Parts: sequence; C-alpha cells; structure tokens
Amino acid sequence: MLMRARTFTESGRRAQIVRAAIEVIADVGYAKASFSRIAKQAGLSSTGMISYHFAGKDDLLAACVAEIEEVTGAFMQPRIDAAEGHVAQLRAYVEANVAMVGEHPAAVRALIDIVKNSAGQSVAVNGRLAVFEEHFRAGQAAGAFHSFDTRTVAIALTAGLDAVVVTAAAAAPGPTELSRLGRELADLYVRATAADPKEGSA
Amino acid sequence: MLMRARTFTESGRRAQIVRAAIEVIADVGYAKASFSRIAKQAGLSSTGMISYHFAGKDDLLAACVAEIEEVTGAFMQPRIDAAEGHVAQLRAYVEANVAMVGEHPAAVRALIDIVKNSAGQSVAVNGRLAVFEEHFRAGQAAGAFHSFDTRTVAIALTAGLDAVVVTAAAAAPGPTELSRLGRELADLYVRATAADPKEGSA
Amino acid sequence: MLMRARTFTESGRRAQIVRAAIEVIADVGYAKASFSRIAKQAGLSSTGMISYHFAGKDDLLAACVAEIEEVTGAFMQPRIDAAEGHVAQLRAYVEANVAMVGEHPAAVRALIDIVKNSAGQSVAVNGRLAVFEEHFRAGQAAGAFHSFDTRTVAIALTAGLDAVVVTAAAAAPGPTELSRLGRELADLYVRATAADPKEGSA
Amino acid sequence: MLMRARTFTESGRRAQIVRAAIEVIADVGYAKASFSRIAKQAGLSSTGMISYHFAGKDDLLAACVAEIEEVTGAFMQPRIDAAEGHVAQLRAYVEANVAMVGEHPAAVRALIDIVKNSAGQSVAVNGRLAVFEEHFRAGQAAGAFHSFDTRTVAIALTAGLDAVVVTAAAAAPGPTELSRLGRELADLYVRATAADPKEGSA
DNA sequence: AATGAATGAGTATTCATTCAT
DNA sequence: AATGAATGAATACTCATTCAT
Repeated sequence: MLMRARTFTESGRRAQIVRAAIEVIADVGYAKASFSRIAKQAGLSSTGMISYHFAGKDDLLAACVAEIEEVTGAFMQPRIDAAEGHVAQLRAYVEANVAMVGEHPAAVRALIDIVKNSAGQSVAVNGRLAVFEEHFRAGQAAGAFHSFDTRTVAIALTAGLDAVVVTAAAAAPGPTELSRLGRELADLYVRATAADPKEGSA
Repeated sequence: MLMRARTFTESGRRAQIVRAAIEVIADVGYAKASFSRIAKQAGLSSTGMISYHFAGKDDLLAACVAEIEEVTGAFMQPRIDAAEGHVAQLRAYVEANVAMVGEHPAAVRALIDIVKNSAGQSVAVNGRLAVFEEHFRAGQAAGAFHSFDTRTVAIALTAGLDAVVVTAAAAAPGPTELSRLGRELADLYVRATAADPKEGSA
Repeated sequence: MLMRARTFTESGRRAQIVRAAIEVIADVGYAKASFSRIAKQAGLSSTGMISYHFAGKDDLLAACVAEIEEVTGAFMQPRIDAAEGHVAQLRAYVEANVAMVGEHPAAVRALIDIVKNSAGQSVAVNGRLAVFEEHFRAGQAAGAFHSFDTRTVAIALTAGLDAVVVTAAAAAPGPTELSRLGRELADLYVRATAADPKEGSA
Repeated sequence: MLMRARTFTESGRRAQIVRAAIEVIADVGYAKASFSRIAKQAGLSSTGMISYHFAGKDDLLAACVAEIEEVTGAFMQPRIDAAEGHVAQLRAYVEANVAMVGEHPAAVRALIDIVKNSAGQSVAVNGRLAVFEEHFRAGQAAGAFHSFDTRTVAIALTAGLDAVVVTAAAAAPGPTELSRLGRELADLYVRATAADPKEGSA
C-alpha cells in the first residue's frame, strides 16, 4: 500500500465506530443507543475503546451528525442546485430528501432521531430551520411564495418532511414508490407555499 | 349490579400517579422521566407504589396517553364539531390543537414527547393518523379536498402540527399570539389540501 | 420489641454502611475506599444500596466523619474537661487522642485519612485547627503559653499528633505502651509551647 | 569499558517522564496523577511509553522520590552541614526545608503528597525518620537534647514539618515570609527538644 | 526505542422491578 | 393498599497495562 497516512488505523476506527453508532441509533433509537450497544455493533470488546476515540457521548454524536450531513449533503446538494427558482428548489429539496431514504436509510433515520432528541441544542436543527426560513423569505420577496409566517411554516414543513421520511424508512419501499412519495409531498408543500402553485411543478 | 366501566383511572392513587407522570414528562422530557422523579412529584415515598399500580413503564405511559386524550378531546371536540364542512373542520382541528397549548400546556408537551419516543408502537399516533386519513378521504369524495395520498399528507400534517405546538409550548406565548399561530398554520394546511382554499377561510 | 421507631431498618442500614465505610477507609485508605469495597464489607450485594442510602460519596464521607467525631468526642471531651489550665488541657487533649487508638483504632485511622485527603474543604480539619489556634491564643493571653505564631504551631502540632496516632494504630500497641506514647508526645508539646513547662506536668 | 553507574534517570525519556510526573502530582495531587495526565504533561502521545520505561506506577513513583530527594538534598545538605552542633543542625534542617518551598515548590508538594499516600511502604519516609532518630540519639548522648523517645518525636516533628511546608507551598509566600515561617517552626522544635533551648538560637 | 490501538476491570450513579412486611 | 429496603443490570467514563507493529 502506497504512502498511507499514518493516522489510518485511528481514523479507520473512528469511522467504524461512527458507522456503528449510526446503525444503532437508526435501529433502536437515540435514547437506547448506549456505548455498550455501539461497541457490540462495531465488534469492539469494550466501551473503553469508544471513550478512547471520542471525548464523550456528545463528541461521538457530533461526529455522527457530521458524517451523516456529509453523506446526505453529497446526495442532495447537486439535486437542489440543479433546480431553478425558489419553488422548484423547495420541490427539489423535498424530493431529494425522500429519495435519500433509498440510498442511506440508516443515516436518514439516525439523523432525524438525533435532531429530534437534542432539540434546541443542536446546530443541525436550527441550521436547517434557518435555511428554510431564509429560503422562504427570499422567495416571498421575489414573489414566488405566499405571504406567511416563515418561522411557523418552516417548523411545520421540516417536521412533516422528517415524519414522512422516517415512516418511509421504516417501510423500506422501492425506488418508484419513494419517488412517488417525494412527488406527493413536494406537491403538498408547493400548494401550501407557492404564490402560483403551477410554477414549481416538475 | 350493572357493570359500571372501570375507567383507566380506576383508583385515586392511579390518577394521582398519572397526573404526576404527565407533569414530569412535560417538565424533564420522556427520557428523564424516571419512576423516582414521578414518585417524588406524586408525593410518594417509594417507586414501589408505581410498580404496584402499573404493570410497567409502558402501562403507565399508556394510562398517561389515555388521560391526556380525554382531557384534550374534551377541549377540542366541541370546537371541531362546531365547524361545518371538511375544510372548516380541518381548520378547526388545527386551531383548537394550537389553542390547547394555552389551556393544557403540560398535557400537550407530554403527549407529543411520549408519541415521539414510542414511535410506531403507540395506538394514539396511529389512531390520530387514521382519523386524519379518513377525514381527507371523505373530504376528497365530497370534492372539498384536492386529490392526494391521504396517508402521506396525514403523516406530514400531523407531524408539522405537533412540531409547531411543541415549539409554541416551549415559548409560553399569550392567547392572542397563540390564535395567530393557529390561524397561520391552519391557513397553510388549507392551502395545501383544500380544492378551493377560499372555502375554509375563517 | 416495643415501639421501635419505624425508621429503624433504614437508619440501621445507614449505620451499618457507615461502619463498613470506616473500616474500609481504615484498612485500605481513603483513595481506595470504593463503593464496591464498602458494599462488600457491609455484606451488601451491590453498590446501588449505598447510593440508595446516601446522596453520594461526599454524603457518605460526611456521615463517617460525623459518626467518628461523635464517638471520639464522647471519649475525649470528658478527659479534656477534667484538666484545668491551658497547658494541662493541651496535655489532656494529646493523651486522650493517643489513648483513643486503643479504643477506636479504625475510627482514628479513618478520620485522619479522610481529613488528610479532603484537605482544605473539610470542616473537620479547619475546625480542629481553629480550636487549637484559639486555645493557643487564649493561653498566650493568660501567660500560659510562649509567644509564637499560633497558626503555624497549630498546623505543626496537629499534624505531628496525627502522624503519631496513625503510626501507633498500625502497630496495635497495648494500653500501657499507648499511655507512655501519649505522655511522651504531651511532654514534647508542652515543652514546645508552655511558658513554664512545669505547669502542665501530669 | 568501566561500569559507569546508570542513574535512576538512565535515559532522557525517563528523566522527562519523571519530571512530568512530579509536576502533575504537585498540580493535581497523587490521587489524580494518572498516566494519561503525566503523558500529556511530558508531551507524549501515549501512556504506553510510560509503561515501557517503568515497571509500574510504583516504579515511577520511586523514581520521582529519588529525583526529588536528589534535588532537595542538593539544596538542603550544604545548609545543614554549615551548622555546628546538634541543635543548630536541627534548626538548619527545618529552616532549609521550609526555605525549599521557595526554590522547588513543585518538588516539595509532590514529595509530601507521595509520602502521604504511600504511607508506611515508602523507603523515603523511613529513611528520613531514621536520620532524625539517629540525630536525636546522638544529640542526646552529647547532652544537646532532652531525654525523650526518639522515634515518637521524630515522627511528630517530621509530620509537623511536612504539614507546615505543604500549607506554605499552597499559599506561595514571599521569601521573607518563608524565612519567618522557618524560624518560627525551628524555634518551636528547638524549644521542644533542646536540653538548653538557648543553645540553638540563630 | 517507540507508538498507539486495544483490553478489561474499575469508578459512582441511576434505573425499573421485586418482595417481605 | 401500601411501604421502603433490596436487587442487579445498566449508564458513561477512566484506568494501568499489554502488544503488534
């Protein structure tokens, strides 16, 4: 092997633990995702190894969120960027998010569970909310969206999206079913927000 | 003797424990709502008493949900019944639900937390979902609602409603702010679902 | 059994745990006195029982100190009170403290170890130091003691006393040897502090 | 090649680790001086290095004691040797020991903490005790000291000295305050032990 | 000679549940 | 019907030590 970075093993273990943690959270939920379970999932003989690699549970969780966001960002961002106009981008976001269930089901479920349970503290939650709000505000200014309270709508729509995604992930549907689900939800959201709903049609 | 139905709060102690549990869950969240805390809140000196009255944590939780639904149902049902037409009833439901934050803040927060953490198992969730679905189906047949996948929309809208309610409960807003919030969200949902959005306006 | 207080069992357990803790601390030292060891010594099957009866390690430790001080106070106070004059009381204190090794060897060793390791935080340490300082100050005013820095001397003499006591406790000497030791040390301290050393002779 | 004695700090690494350990013990105390902390202080990336160089924690501790004694011996010995007569040498020892707080505060605090926690096992303690005893015995034979139990007095005085030193080290006093403290304590000890206290006055 | 990953027992504390009284 | 003591497993986290590289 050529010039492998020396931190390979270390970062390999970290990645392995993060992956295991994501799977466990997706499986049993944030609340029951103990170091024990994660260690077992990762094939480690003790929880000490996790503490060795991560400063604490928060640190591990943060690493999970970062990993998931990287993965999901790589999947979603191109699809969102490909859309033009505020309404079309909203649609693209929703469809990409639902489509992700087919690609990274564990990551999707885990992220939503983490976000749900760390409530206000998480950067991720507030981050996404803020992005939605800002998108709505800009779209309203451009006349693409109705006039509505951006914060309330952002909260309602992101939560609804998460719920649909989580339900879908549990059912493990095929890709066609998933894209139908995505379109269905996107239609709903466009009707709810677009000044002229026809603008955002696929 | 006529079989008088034994309500879920068959004895005074049970009711007392259930009420304490709801308060604790509302206060510290489902995850940290231990028997210890609940016993303390209920003025009991031992957790054994809880185990004595309830088969387990799940049993207690179920009793909490039942109690909360009774309370909230009593508040919401009249308002929903007062509305005429499918769209108007959807609006009434949403507004009543948001308004409830001002009336029974602990019950509202506790219920959502329980539902969130017991995920798919809960009867309550599925019950409400089924009601929404059925309402949408009937409304579609009557031409009041758009054509859409009732299940997906039910999931998205109930989750969004919960999120708004929970956010509102955390902020402890005044009654006028609450009714504004309710109208805002109801508007959104009517736009999203009504065949002719104007039909459901207040 | 007649009218036993209802808290008997509970307080009995507490006392039992405190006694076990004192023995363990005397045996293996403060640092290694874990809940595990204490539970084993107390014949408890788990450490949970200790946490059940005490708010934490500090609480248990405080209870130990209180228990020890009660025991030792009961032993020493009469002997100190029986002495007249500042110098004689110093002598009485020293001799009583050394004599206690024969009566409550574990308590003595445990107390010193706790005091040593909780350093500045402990009320007990500073309390005894303050008592010594005040005794010296009063004695100086009365012309019984030399002129010296009361704080420094208090620190040196209490530490020396503790060291002698601990050493003696480890050797498990007989009562005559103990009283010889006490006299020896009292002589030293009287010579070191008394304006006229002869005043304090037994 | 001539057998050049391998000092206890045989290699640079060993010395580096010992120095780090002393600093850590002085900083956080014996109880919390873990290999982790020491490795970090020494700039080592792993605790394995410490285990590699030392047979165990005891071994490392022994090396620390040896190192400290070398350092402190170099400071104190000339001052002691400069004094003439048994009483004067006792005074010189006490004053030099207290003065050392200003010169090697870390070494002083670390040594006392190690000695305190390794109790009777330590060679160092017993070594110093033996030196004191022997000094007292010789002084008694020469008529310089009172007649007293040399062992008991040695224990009491060394412990008292340590306590004063440790208290002083915590307060970080200036040099004049330190020398006052040293004189104060030396006075006390001379009064306690000298056949004719005036003999040993500075 | 040195590294850093791995181990496994250790820490205090909390938990739901059981049981004799 | 109720108490409160007891249990034993679970929690995250730290420790000194070992070992292959």
